[in-house]
Amino acid sequence: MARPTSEHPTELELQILDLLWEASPKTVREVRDTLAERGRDLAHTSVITTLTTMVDKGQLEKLDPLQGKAFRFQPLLQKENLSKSMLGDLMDKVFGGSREALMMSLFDLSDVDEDEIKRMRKLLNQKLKEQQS
Amino acid sequence: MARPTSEHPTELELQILDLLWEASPKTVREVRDTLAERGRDLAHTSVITTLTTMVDKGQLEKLDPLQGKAFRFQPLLQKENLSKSMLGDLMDKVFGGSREALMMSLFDLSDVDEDEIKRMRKLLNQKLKEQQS
DNA sequence: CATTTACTTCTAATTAATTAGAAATCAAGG
DNA sequence: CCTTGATTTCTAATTAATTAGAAGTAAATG
Repeated sequence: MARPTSEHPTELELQILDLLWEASPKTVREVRDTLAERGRDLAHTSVITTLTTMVDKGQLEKLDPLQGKAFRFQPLLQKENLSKSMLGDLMDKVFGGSREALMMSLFDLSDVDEDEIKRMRKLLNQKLKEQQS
Repeated sequence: MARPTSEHPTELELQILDLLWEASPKTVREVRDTLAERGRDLAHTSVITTLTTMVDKGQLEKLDPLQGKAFRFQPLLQKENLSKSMLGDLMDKVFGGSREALMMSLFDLSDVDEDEIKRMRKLLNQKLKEQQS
């Protein structure tokens, strides 16, 4: 009855993807330890459960053990694709699909210094050139 | 045991806030009808339940009936504040807190035309002026 | 005033996310 | 070979989001 809120990875899934994007594949223990280093101290079995649902969802791939019996996991999603998709989602849901509205809000987020604005303008000018070719 | 995934309004809550930002206060029936117009056809009681939890969360205010016994609801959150907060959250979680990384991804989202880039550049230049004063 | 209609309150079912214990299994070391 | 330790599998509890029915209550209408 309850409809899913979003297609996107949850908070914990995102944390796991993040650490696997930095280095993968990783065993359950390695994932658990890295998570703990980052302040999320879960039981070993909790990590297994999460990893397994992520495999079921197609977010991760489960690789056979090299030695011993510890499976290894690696991401199937690409970081860039996911961030793009999540950003697009937010743009649609919260900014009425307007890229410019989103950009304006981006400035209000925190102080921007001159240099950053200039770097952004440079970026914009590059885009403009690409567009015109 | 399960920790909350986010502080932010859920999908449905956001839809409701949106329609109330456009016009409020609204009665349950009015909220229900607007939701239905937008493709989300819920039972009257489902809308009540949701509105009530939103009041509990401090997202909405429940106003006494003017005539009859239909309560009216209006947002306590401001659209701009919420979008800003959600954008900041995404920036932190998905773009490592980098505004520029986010902006680059923003361009990859869909085709940008020349005019839009120019409008954005104008915006940037305005920001730059504000910054320098 | 009595009945119908609208609205609310109370209760609860379903699904997903998060968490973890108990038990089974398999590898490795003595 | 047998025990110990690491790892997995199975099961399940909790919380939140989403949905809605049943019953109660108050307003409105003839």
